Amino acid sequence: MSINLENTLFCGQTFAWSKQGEVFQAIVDGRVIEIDETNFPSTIAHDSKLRQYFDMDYEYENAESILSERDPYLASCIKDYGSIHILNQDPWEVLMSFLLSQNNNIKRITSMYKRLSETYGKQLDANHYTFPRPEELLVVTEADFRKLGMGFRAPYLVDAVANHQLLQDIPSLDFSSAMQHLKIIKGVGDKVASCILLFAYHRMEAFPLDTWMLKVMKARYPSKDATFFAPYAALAQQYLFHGERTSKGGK
DNA sequence: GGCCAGGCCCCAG
DNA sequence: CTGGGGCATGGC
Repeated sequence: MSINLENTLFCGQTFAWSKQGEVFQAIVDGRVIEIDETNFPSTIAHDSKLRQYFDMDYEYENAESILSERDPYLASCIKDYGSIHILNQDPWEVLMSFLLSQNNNIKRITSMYKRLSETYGKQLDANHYTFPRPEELLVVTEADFRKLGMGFRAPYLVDAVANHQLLQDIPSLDFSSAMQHLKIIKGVGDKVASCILLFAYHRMEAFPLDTWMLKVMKARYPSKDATFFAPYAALAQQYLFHGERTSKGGK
């Protein structure tokens, strides 16, 4: 099964994409990327960076079939949503995005992400801005972030800028050490840390539990945890999360 | 107009 | 170690 772009890009793992008509667009690796279902294969064909970003070489076929065998509800999600890929995103952007995410909703996270880009990022053309690198945020204060509507997350963003270099240590750490290391940053708890490990470092044992996931776990898997979905817990989580948000969960 | 959103910090027990 | 209040803001 080939990647489902709509569900992959709008399942809450990234806040960088927008859609106009049939065209998805975002800034990836400093470039304006515009794709649709038709030109996607040719766009990524000779672009190893994008192939990696879209995680085209992972064993999704096997993972989906194993998860489908393990649980009928999951099977129906996979059938309905198609192949959702876990993107390989830039760690810094994921850290900042999920600091914004706490006690927040996807629509507003997206607009806050955009506001940071338009205020502190580099302008590429008329209406495209890169997400600001930590170096571009060194002089930004908590008050500045609050003025931009970042609310109580403002001090967390400042702390993330100051500590951004610890992201470099993550690849060499085992899962629980990496979790602990990320949690040095203020505003990073279990949930945000596991999102970073999943969406930037592709750690498939991650199992982010937000309000939606807690709801579906309680309703459908009361005596189970991430181990039930191993070794593809993260992928299962993404389908279950999407199912709740699109209110398939009630059915 | 309350309620809630991909939570976490901080402080009481 | 666990539980609960508080936190900014906007969409619904």
